[in-house]
Amino acid sequence: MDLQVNNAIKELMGKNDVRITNQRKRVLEILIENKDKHISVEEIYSLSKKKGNVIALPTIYRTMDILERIGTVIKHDFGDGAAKYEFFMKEEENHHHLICEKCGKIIEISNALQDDLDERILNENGFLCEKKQLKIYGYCKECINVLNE
Amino acid sequence: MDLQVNNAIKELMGKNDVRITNQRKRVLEILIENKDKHISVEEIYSLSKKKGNVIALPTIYRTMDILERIGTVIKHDFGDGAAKYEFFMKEEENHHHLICEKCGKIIEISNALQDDLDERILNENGFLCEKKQLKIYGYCKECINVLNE
DNA sequence: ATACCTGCAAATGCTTTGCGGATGG
DNA sequence: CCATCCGCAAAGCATTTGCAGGTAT
Repeated sequence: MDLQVNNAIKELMGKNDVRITNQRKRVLEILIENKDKHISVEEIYSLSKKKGNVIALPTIYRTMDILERIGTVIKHDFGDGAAKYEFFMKEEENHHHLICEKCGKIIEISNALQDDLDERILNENGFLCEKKQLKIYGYCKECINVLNE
Repeated sequence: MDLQVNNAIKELMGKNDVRITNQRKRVLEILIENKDKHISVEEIYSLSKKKGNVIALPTIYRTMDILERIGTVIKHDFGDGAAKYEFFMKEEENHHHLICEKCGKIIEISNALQDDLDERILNENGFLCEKKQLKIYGYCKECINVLNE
């Protein structure tokens, strides 16, 4: 656990004029403890409070911006008001999300896109792909059943 | 032009308790006049003003909700603050967007997803796909050239 | 006639900013 | 020591809501 924090911290250190502070370490810890979840700024705030050491909301927002910029975190907008963040792990590159329009559940999937998509787009449009976000809205297994009742 | 407005109007009419009003017709007209663009509520507001008959912002928001609900319009969030709307045409189903992170340009593409994706997801996840949004962030042709200078 | 709609003003909710004091390197 | 950071309070901005009067059917 602490290893991951330290790795991310080192990434942070690499950048100019970005300091390692207690607040930033604590945000990272919370993100790693919730690496399987999509977590909002508000939730990070509550968790920091629960741990006995509140981090101010503006500080969390500023930290998330940095973490997103250096690629430690992915920012998602699932259309429910607040942005959601996800700790980024290389193995999970190119995973995408199914969003249930009834219950709000989010399901992760992988291999939804063709492997040569980047290449094709570069050839056909001269566009260099950096980041791909596929969101599929619909109904999950449980909600389909409820709808059919 | 008016034909399309009338068609969409008829769709509106089909739904219970949804009335056809001047404001809603005018919003639809503006959308159709800009059917090749991604347009914000603020822009619809300005255009209505320019045409000499302002529509109040809350009315536009409420109208967009209805149009989105009945599928006349697609709502996009390109991450620049305000939602963007696009008049929906069936032939354009399953088109997606390349977003240049430098200049903000939006390029439309099609055939980016496999045809059997919905089916595969239904089989593998029991999830019923309704709407798919693929957004690809990166750099357009022009901005790649600028970066290389 | 009545249910729905509009526009205004005000509220909401997420996010950002300015600034004085605190802190990391 | 000095640039950067934190937390507070306040501002910003897109969007939503309550309500009184207006309109479609």
